Amino acid sequence: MKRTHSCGVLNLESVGQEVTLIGWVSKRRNLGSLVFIDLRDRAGITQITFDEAHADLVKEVRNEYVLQVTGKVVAKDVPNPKLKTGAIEVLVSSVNIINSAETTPFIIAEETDALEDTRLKYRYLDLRRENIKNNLMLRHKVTMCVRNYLSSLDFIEIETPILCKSTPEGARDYLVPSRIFQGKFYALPQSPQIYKQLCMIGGLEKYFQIAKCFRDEDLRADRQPEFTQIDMEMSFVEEEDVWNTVEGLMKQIFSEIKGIELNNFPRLTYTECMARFGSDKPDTRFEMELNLISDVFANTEFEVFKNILAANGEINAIVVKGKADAFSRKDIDKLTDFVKIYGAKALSYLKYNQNEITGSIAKVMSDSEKNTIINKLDLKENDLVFIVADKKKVSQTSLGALRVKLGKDLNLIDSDKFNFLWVTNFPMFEYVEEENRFVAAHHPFTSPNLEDMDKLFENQENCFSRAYDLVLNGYELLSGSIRIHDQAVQAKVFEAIGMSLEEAKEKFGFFLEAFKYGTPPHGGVGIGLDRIIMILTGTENIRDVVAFPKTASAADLMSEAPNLVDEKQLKELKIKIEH
RNA sequence: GGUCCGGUGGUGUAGCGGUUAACAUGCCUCCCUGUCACGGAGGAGAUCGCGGGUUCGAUUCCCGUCCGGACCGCCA
Repeated sequence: MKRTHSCGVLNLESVGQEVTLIGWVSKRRNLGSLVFIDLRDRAGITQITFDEAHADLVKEVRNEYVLQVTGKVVAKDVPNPKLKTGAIEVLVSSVNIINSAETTPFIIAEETDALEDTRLKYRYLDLRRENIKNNLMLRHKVTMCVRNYLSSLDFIEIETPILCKSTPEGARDYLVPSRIFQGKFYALPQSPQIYKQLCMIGGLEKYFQIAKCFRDEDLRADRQPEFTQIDMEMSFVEEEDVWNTVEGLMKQIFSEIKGIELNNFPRLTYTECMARFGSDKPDTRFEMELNLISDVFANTEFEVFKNILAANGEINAIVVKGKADAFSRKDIDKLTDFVKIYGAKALSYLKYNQNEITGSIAKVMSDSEKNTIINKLDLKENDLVFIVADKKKVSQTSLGALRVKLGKDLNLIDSDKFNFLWVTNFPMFEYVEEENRFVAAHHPFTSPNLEDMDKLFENQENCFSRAYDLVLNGYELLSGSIRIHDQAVQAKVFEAIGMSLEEAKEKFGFFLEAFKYGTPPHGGVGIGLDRIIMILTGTENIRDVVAFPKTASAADLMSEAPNLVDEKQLKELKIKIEH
């Protein structure tokens, strides 16, 4: 179809040209014998004008009709500064009404008032809106940037299977029944982990993939059941090589997309990260770090704290500077409810005013304890201290969550900042209370720290791994590790995580077999593409950066997936549904 | 699996034990030659998510259920 320009490009330089535009009617302003239409396509909006001689041509035209118009570009007497093309308009001489449209369920505008479920039901209309469309266009730019950058470093993009073998560890699999092997199932990949390692064994050296991944777990604002990873794996590398490659990629993305030149990324061990921020994905755009103050209460008479310390618990504190008078008893009660979500039994607080400590636990503290805490936390006039005494993990994570909440509530976060942080040395195991034992914290191919090999069995609590995360503004952007490439180490790790060799063979036999034939040392990462786009576009909702997202219950409101299937389909698969 | 919030014309909200169910916007008709959130006049449009209960009477209160959202658990 004839189309000389998009609706986003015309300006004063185009004045006098005859142009043909195609687009949707975004807004119609009918002044009787003079009609203005905002014509919209992917690139933007141009005002097209119908004078007395042509107004009748569009008498029937309504919003979202598809028009092809030809006319002359003229300068406007009064430009519209809100439009990129606001200096000009197109004086239409002929119009072709390509298609009509029914009244849409919601108004297609940047600031729509429709709620998200309505928008999701008519997602194809939602995609016409500026912000969703722009998010997807930015997403495209990022993936192109990734492909170009990694290609330039000799990575090759390789597609790995979507129909895989189910491995029940880790996230719940989405299962696909096999018709040919009745009663058997494929699983959709939670990540291409095993395949990319096999690519390394296959001698491909540097692999990447923009990979769809699937996890049948409950959703969150930043979690979809199917999502996209920039998946990478490299041979003959150590941590530094992987980190440098990823940093280079991130710097390239931010330079190209945002025009921001990033500094080198700081690093923190997991243990230090938890102690300082109460989180393994801290938002480092503001301070208010945790302080371990167990020793202040080493000789406390306060039974609650005494018992917690006796049971190997911890007492941590955060200081809200100069805000003691801003928090009423009622406010603090609300924050107490908040930390309880994370398992904390209570939230203690202290206020420092005119050299005096008051607050919930002031009366159970001795003068010397009060003085110690003033010095240790460097308290100044009107400071507010929040304290959680509990099991170490609860004390840290509940205060960590409170820290983030206060950071947001008190507006301490500079939204123009992009704070990357490598978190390294993740624990090899984590303690599961219900089972009263340590279990693998990562997939079983993660290499333990070399100096911790002797702790695999004896001292699991202090056995750390070569796993790392990259954190950006409080989001976990990626996880990765240096993998095990040595069969003997692999056997030890299986044993350590309580997986018998038979079990390991049953689950990963083909993989272990491959390890026999000259496995190169290798490592890599899986980068959450959706989350990068979220941060780059400034949204906190992952659905805003996915073309056709699922709801919190993993349903598609538009197509109504998942749905019932024909009895015939089930019969072929020999599947019976219990009612 | 759990906690919390929400569901009222097409859309977004207000409301309340008895209302003519309100407002904005959209839609329809008419008027209008410089609008750009056009303006003006008029009009249509809602069994208040669904089921049950309490009550003389329920959109309103209670229980259940479905749907949407946030969070905890979960996400090796």
